[in-house]
Amino acid sequence: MAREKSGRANPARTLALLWRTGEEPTRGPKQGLTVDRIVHAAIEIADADGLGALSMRAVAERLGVGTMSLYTYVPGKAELLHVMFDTVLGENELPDAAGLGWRTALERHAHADHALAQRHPWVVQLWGPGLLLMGPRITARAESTLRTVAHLGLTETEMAHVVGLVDAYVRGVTQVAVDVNRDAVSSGVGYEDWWAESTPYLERLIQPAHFPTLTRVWAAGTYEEAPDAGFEFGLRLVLDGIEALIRSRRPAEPIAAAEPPATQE
Amino acid sequence: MAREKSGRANPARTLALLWRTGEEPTRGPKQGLTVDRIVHAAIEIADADGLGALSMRAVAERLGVGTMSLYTYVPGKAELLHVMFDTVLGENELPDAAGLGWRTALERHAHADHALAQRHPWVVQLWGPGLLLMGPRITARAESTLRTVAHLGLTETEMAHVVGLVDAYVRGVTQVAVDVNRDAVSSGVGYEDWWAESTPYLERLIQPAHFPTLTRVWAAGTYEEAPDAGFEFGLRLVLDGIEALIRSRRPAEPIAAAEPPATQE
DNA sequence: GCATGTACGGTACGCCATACGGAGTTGCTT
DNA sequence: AAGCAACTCCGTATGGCGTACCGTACATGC
Repeated sequence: MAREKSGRANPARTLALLWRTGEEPTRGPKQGLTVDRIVHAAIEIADADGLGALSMRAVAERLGVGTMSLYTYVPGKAELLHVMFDTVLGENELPDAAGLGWRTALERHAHADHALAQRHPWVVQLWGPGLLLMGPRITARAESTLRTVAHLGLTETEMAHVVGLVDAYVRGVTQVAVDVNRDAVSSGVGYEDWWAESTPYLERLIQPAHFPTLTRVWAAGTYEEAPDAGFEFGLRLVLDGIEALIRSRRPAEPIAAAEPPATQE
Repeated sequence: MAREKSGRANPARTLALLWRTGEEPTRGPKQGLTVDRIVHAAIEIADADGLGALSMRAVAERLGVGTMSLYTYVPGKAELLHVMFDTVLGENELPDAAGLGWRTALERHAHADHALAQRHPWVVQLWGPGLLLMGPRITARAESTLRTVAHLGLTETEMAHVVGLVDAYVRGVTQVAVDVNRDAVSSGVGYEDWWAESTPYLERLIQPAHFPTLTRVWAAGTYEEAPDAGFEFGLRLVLDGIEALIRSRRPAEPIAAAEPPATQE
């Protein structure tokens, strides 16, 4: 647990932190903290006030220790963020692909990720940058998602891309949805207020003559919905696209359709 | 152009900045700078060294002015980022849906966005947070994307969701692709180095027995591809899903095809 | 019992965005 | 022509941040 110089971005150290390998020292004073306590304090802060409010000082204060004491347990803030991410990912339960069928299993993953982002809005700011850190939960999730599309006649590359497609979609939608109500309008003014206040200006700037389609859609009230109102809609289409691929890879099936007694619905 | 107190997030001021409405003053000394020069300097810095290197000091230095002079033209850094975003979005040309057909037009949009993110990797960090600022280019793009799916028998809400689906997918994929080679591994160590250095540890941590599917896909070399290798693949599936929807919304077409003299296309 | 390696954390450095206010400049008003 | 209001430019200062450095206190192994 010794503080290492680390210069910049040390993979070994970061992985050891994520997987909690690395023996504790025998020599010095007893440790008053744990990585877990630090991570959970950090998560609480981020949940409550956003990533912007998450500072090493704030974490230390919440734990009643000096700021620099954190660095005994964690090499730096970047690594703390990685562990936070991997930790909350553990909240998602991993569906059993074999029992559910690929479509339902993928759907469950999508919903779980979406819901996770509601509970911890800051994850969307993290699963952009370098989440490929392969912590234990990330790894377990990768295994689970890939397993949903295994044994469907896809190549390994196609499997990875199909999973990547669903992930990309979910992240893309969730991002706007979450960022809008969060620190999007960085501080001050809520989403509603901001929108209400800018509408008169927008109505002057965005002339129906120049933007007919946009104003038509606008007039239909579409943009007054929650920003992720289309989540289910888009997910269905994505899965439809995947389904078409899978069918095309198993051309024999529809022909031999009469064989099993029940092809449910 | 007077500096306003602005407290926090002023919609009117921000919109005026984006649309360049707002008369210039008659009274004081001639202005030595323009919003455009500031924005372009900022874009150059972000292109070269990433958003992390973009500070008000850096912009001012590049322009050879004092830091605080920038605040005469721009209310703050957040607003500068908004204008930067809207500005680079103008690099994308907007395909003509009527001439190309919806699928090709949507494809062009997707490719344009993807390519934009290669040229300006920092945009992916911005099109999460509150880009709904409705600057001129953002608005023009919204009109263009919606127009691609107009007149296809979809409701307004469906139109918005279809566009949202493609956008979400493109952003999701592009994000990982870009963030990986960029400041993902925040500073120091390139992507290749980092991966090479962590592989031995990962091979010890990720046992094939526990993660059979992942290791199988891994062994197939899928993860050695560029992180957005699946871009075209996923896009095709997304468009397939949309195509199925559109077909289902025009059930009458094949049946009643003979009625009007020319149902174009 | 002493050396060693560790935990803790105060202080300090160099960044950052930006509030404030003064000095100099311009053009309108009288 | 004079005065003043509005404006630009920007030096200084404030309060934040991550974290390097290092002194002090402590627990163990020898």
